[in-house]
Amino acid sequence: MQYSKMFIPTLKDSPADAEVVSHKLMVRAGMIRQVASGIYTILPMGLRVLRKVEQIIREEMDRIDSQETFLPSVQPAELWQESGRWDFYGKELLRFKDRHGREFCYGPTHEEIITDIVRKEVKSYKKLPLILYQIQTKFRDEVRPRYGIMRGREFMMKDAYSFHTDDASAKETYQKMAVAYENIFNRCGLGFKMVVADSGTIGGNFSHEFAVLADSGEDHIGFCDSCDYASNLERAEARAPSPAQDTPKLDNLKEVSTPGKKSVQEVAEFLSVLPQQIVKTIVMDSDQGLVAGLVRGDREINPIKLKNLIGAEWIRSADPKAISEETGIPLGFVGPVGLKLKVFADREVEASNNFVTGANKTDAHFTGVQINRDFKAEQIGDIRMVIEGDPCPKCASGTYQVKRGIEVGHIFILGTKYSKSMKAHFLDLNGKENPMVMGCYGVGVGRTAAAAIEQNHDEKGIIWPVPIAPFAVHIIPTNYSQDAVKKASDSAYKILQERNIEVLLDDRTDRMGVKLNDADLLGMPLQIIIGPKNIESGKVEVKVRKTGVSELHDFPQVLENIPAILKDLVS
RNA sequence: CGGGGCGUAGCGCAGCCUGGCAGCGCACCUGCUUUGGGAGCAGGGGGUCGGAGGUUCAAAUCCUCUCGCCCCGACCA
Repeated sequence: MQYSKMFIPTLKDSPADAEVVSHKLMVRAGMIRQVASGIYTILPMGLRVLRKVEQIIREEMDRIDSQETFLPSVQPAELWQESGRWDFYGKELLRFKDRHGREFCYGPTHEEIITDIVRKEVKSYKKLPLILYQIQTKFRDEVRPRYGIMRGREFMMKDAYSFHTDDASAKETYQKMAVAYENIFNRCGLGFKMVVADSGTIGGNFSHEFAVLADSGEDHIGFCDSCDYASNLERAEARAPSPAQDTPKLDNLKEVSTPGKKSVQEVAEFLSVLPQQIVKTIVMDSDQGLVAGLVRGDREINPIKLKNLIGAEWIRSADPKAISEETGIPLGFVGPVGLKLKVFADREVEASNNFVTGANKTDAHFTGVQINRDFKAEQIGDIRMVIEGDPCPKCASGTYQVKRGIEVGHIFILGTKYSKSMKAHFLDLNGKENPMVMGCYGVGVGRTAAAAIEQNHDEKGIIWPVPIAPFAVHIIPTNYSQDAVKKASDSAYKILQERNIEVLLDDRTDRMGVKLNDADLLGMPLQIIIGPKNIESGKVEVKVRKTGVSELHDFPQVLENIPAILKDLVS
């Protein structure tokens, strides 16, 4: 492609509203423009990258017999009512009516649609397993879109769905899919981790995320520095506390006055105890009503782990007013002793003795509290947040590291959640009807491209990994109005094209500085710089964008080596 | 949804407090010169100052309402 013919509106200044580097660079490099909050136009340079990512995805999907389909983005409400998600999904689901007043939504995901087609067309175990995927625009009316296309409301996603006769088959496909995903992100040149994850609103009971480690990531990833355990922090397990060596002397329960002391910090100072001798009582709201979670004073509660422990559909922080109204207890003095709510305790609380809790009345706490003696917990489990430095739950010697990650892919085993509610049944060997076991698997296409920039850039601009670069080679004539330079540049352009190498020729008559700066911004892996003096002696400069290293080579012989140079850059 | 900030030319901003010609840099157009790291000179085009209402002789500026966008917390590819 000739630069002068391509629509590449580059900018010198970053737009003021761009916060993260990938957003800034994508706008500056003329890849995207914002239309509304979380909604973007993808310009030619941006689309070339997305298409590259898509192509890699297609190849890896095909390899595991996942077949491409194309599902409608506009979906009838009935299907969502059938699955139960019309009411459950909330405001994130963009809903509207057609001219007849029939309700529709713009698909945020496609379980309903795919389950509908499969239940109609597949009746026999002989047709299973079946894996279908599509690459399509999704819309999720997120509360807070941000960071350009990294978290837009409208976004391109590859979503695959699998249907099985049983759990074992689903698991097998899940493993294949995990390998395919590793291939995809490896091929895109990304450093990532496959981590244990929560399944959120998609549902199901088993899932992993693919997280690209980057400071701008919105997820927190906990991983062991010694073994291969890695998990989203919202799911990361804590190592079980070791049981006490000797039986401590148990104090009696005693009420003490703590006027105005609400926070752990305040109470600890006031009573001269360590924060870990306090047990905090966090009241959460869920589909099961208000529940209380107990964690040590020096810990944070992990709502997701609590949700999973109690088997709730959803959980969130309770409104302080609701707490006071339902329990009659002022915030800051809630404790498990005599509390009317169901109480769930972290294992560390069970392992603690003589601790301090709120006394369920204003300006008072209990000391010498003992679980099982002074109160009973509904259930005891792992409900605290792990932090960096905590011991690994899986191996003896490791400790947790915590880093930020961008979730570029997510795979789930859904079980029979959708097949049961939507009656996607098949007949087995014995002619007996069973619900299909399902899995679903997503890759954020735009997010993957953005993550690639987060990991591959410098102060001058983008440094594309070869496999997803918009062009492999960028030819830069330093002065395109000079005959010798123009002639050499045109011929290099032609020869590389004949070799099926994607090449961008900067045929603009601008000064060299302008062109070199744009080239560094746009970030093609290889630059061929052709100037009058060098070309006179039969040389051109070949510069590797990533290293900045530039070498003189014989021209045109060097063109034969370009494929090899590019190949070297991939590994 | 709660808290904070910002809307002035394509991009980045000043002007607003203290009302009085709508400005600057970059980008864009024309001409000449220039061409190895974002050129110089000369000339030029481009604005409902987010929108509506109000106060005033006079509003980008003050007041009210409204819309949009961004940032910080609960959700997600």
